[in-house]
Amino acid sequence: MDREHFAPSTLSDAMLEQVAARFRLLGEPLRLRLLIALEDGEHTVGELVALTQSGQANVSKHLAALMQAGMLRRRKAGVSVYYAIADDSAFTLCDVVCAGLQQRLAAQVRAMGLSALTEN
Amino acid sequence: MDREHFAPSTLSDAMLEQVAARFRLLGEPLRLRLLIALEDGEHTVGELVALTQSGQANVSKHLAALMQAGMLRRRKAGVSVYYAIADDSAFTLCDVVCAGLQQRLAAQVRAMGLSALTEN
DNA sequence: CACATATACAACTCATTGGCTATATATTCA
DNA sequence: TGAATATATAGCCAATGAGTTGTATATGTG
Repeated sequence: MDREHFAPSTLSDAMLEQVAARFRLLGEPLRLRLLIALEDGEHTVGELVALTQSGQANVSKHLAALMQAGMLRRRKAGVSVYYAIADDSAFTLCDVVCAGLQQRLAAQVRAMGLSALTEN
Repeated sequence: MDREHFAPSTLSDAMLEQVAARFRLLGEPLRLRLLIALEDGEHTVGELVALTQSGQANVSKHLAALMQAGMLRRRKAGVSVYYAIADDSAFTLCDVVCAGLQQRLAAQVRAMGLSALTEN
C-alpha cells in the first residue's frame, strides 16, 4: 500500500468537520449494533429494538441520525417502517478498524511475550 | 467488492465498544488536523500548536489520546517532544470516509439536477 | 543556581448527546 | 369512530468531552 491520499492536506475546515461527523456517527456502540443488525437485510424499528435490546425512542433517534447521514434507506409498509443499509462504506470502515485493532492487539501480545498465550 | 466482513456479527460488546472508541477518536476535527499535520513526518508539539491554531494544552491532550490509542509514537529530544504517525490505518479510514462523502455529494448533485453546476 | 522554554496535567466551564419518559402521529382493524 | 399498534418527537437528566486558564515538571542555558 503506497502513500497516496486524496483527503488530508486539501481538506477545508467544513470538509474536515464533515469527515469528523461521519466518524462520530460510527462512534456509538448502539449505532454500530444497528448497522450490524441490518447487515443481513432490512428490519423494522420494532425488530431492531428487540435485536439491540435498547429503548424504542432511542433506536428511533439513532436510526434518524444514520438516515440523515445517508447511511440508511427507509421504507414504510403499513404501520411499520423498514430500515436498510444504503451505504456499504460503513462496513469497509469497520473492517479497517477491526484490522487495525487486531494488529494492535497482536503487537501487544507480542510485546508481552508469548508466555501469556500458553498460560491458559 | 464482495460482502465478506469479519467484523460485525461476531463482535462482543467489549469489542464493539473498542471499535466505537476508535471511530470516536477520529470524530474530532482537531485530532484529524493533527493526523493530517503529521502526514508529512514528525513534528514537535509546538509546531503542531502552530499548525493547528489551537491551544497548547488542548493539543497536548489530544496527542495523548491519539498516543493511548496507539496511533502515534513519541520521541523526546531535549526539551521538545516529537510526535509521528504510528498507524497508517487512520489514513485508510479517512480515504474511505472521503470517498463515501464524495459519492454522497455526487448523488446529491445528481438529485438536484445538473443546473446547479452551471449557474456559477 | 536562576531563568527561559517546551510539554504535561489539573480544574473548571460549557456544549453536546445518549438514554429515559411521556406524548404525538400515523395506520390498521373491528 | 374507537382501540390497538408502530414509529417519531419533545423534554429532561446525567455523563462525556472539548477548550480554556493556571500550574507543575522537565530540560537546556547563562
